[in-house]
Amino acid sequence: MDDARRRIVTAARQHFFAHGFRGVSMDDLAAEVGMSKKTLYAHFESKTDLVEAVLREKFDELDQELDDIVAECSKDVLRGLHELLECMQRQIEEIQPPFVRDVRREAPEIFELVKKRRSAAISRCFVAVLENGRKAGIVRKDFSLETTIEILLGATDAIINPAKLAELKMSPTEAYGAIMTLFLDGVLTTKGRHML
Amino acid sequence: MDDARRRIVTAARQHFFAHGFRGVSMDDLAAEVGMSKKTLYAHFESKTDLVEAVLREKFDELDQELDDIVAECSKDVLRGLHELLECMQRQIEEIQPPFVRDVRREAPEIFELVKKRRSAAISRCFVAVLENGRKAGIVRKDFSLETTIEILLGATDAIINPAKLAELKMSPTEAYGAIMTLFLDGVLTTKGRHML
DNA sequence: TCCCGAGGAAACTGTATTAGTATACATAGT
DNA sequence: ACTATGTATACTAATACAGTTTCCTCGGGA
Repeated sequence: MDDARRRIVTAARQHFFAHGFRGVSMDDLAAEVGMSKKTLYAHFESKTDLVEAVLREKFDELDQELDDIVAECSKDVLRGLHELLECMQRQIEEIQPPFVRDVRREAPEIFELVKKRRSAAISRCFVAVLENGRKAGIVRKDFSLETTIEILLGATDAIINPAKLAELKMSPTEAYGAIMTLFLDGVLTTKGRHML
Repeated sequence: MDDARRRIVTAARQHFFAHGFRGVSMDDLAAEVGMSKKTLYAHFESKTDLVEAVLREKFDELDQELDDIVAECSKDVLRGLHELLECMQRQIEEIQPPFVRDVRREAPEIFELVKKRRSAAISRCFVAVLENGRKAGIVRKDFSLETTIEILLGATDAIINPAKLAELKMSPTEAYGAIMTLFLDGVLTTKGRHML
C-alpha cells in the first residue's frame, strides 16, 4: 500500500518540478495517479506536505548519488570534482523555472528546507573530495577547508535562490555552473590547473 | 508610444513562454513592464489578445530567420537543411512545457493560429530548399515535392501539439528533432547521405 | 494660470479555480 | 453479511485574477 505513496510522489515530482506546483492541482494529480482525492489526502495531509515530501525524496536521491561519487573517486580528485559538479547540474536541471517561481511567490518557507539539505550535501561531499585533493597537492592549503566550503556555500546560498535567480534571469543550472567554474579556478593550484 | 506596446509584448513573450500564461497574471505583467493595467488594456483588449500578439511576433521572427537561411544557402542544400532544422529547434526551445500545457487546458483554439503559421513557414522554406536539393541530385524525385512537404507537415501536426506532446512526455524540441531525423534519413538519396 | 489628456495607483466586481472535506457507492477479503 | 479500503463526486470556503472604474498626478500648450 505504500506503493501508492510512492506513485503519488513520483507523479507529483515530475509535474511540480516541470510546471510549478501552482500549475498542478490536487485534482489533476489524483486523476494522473488514478486515485481519488480522498486517498491522496490519506497519504499527505496537505499540498505543502506533498511538496515537502517531493523535495525530501529529491534530496535523498542527490545524497545517494553524491556519496557514490565520493566513494568511487577517492583516488582521482579532479574526476571526483568534475563528477560532483556534473551530478549537481543534472539534478538541478530537473527543477524548472516555474517551480522556483512558485516557491518564491507562495512558499518561501519551503526554501529553508532546500537550503538546509543543500548545505549539508555540499559540505559533506566537497569536504571529502577536497581533503583528498589536498593530500594529492591539487587543492591549495593556504586557508582552512571549512573556510573554503563556507565560501562555496555562501556563494550558493546567495545566488541559487528564487529571488536572486529571478533578478539575474538565470536558470538554476546556469547559475550553478557559473559558481562552480569560479570556485574551481580559484581553488586549484597551478599544478591542479595543468592537470585539467 | 508604440514603444510601450513593444515592451509589453517583449515581457509577455518572455514570461508566457517560460512559465505559461496561466502562471503570469496581467497584474504581474503590468508591474514588470512598469505601467498600470489601464494602459496595458489600452493596448490589448484581453489577455488572449496579448497571447496572440506574442505568438504573431514569434512567428514573424521565425519567418524572417527562415527566409534569410533560404536566401543564404541556395547553393548548399545540405547546409540549408541543417540550418533550417537548427533554426526551428532554437525557436521552439523558447516555448517551454508550461506554455504548451496552458494552451492545451485553456485555449486550444489558440493552437489553430500556431498550426496555420507553422505550416505556412515550413511549406515556404522547405519547398525552396528541397527544390534546390533536387536540382543538385541530393533529394529524391520519385514523388512530388508537394507530397514530401505534406508528409512533413502531417508528421509535425500529428506530433507537435499539446495533447500528443503530453502523451509522449516529450518537449517540443525533442519531438521536432525526432521528426526531422526521420524526415532527412528518408528524403535523402544515397549520394546525399554520403555527403553528410 | 488654467486646461486637458495621458497615464499611474489602487479599489472594486464577478467569476473561475482549487484546497480540503464529506457523502454515497463499489469491491474484496474475512 | 460485515468491514476496510478505495473511487466518484458533490460541496464549501477561500482565493486569485481578468477586466473595469475611479481618482489622482503631472506635463505641456494656449
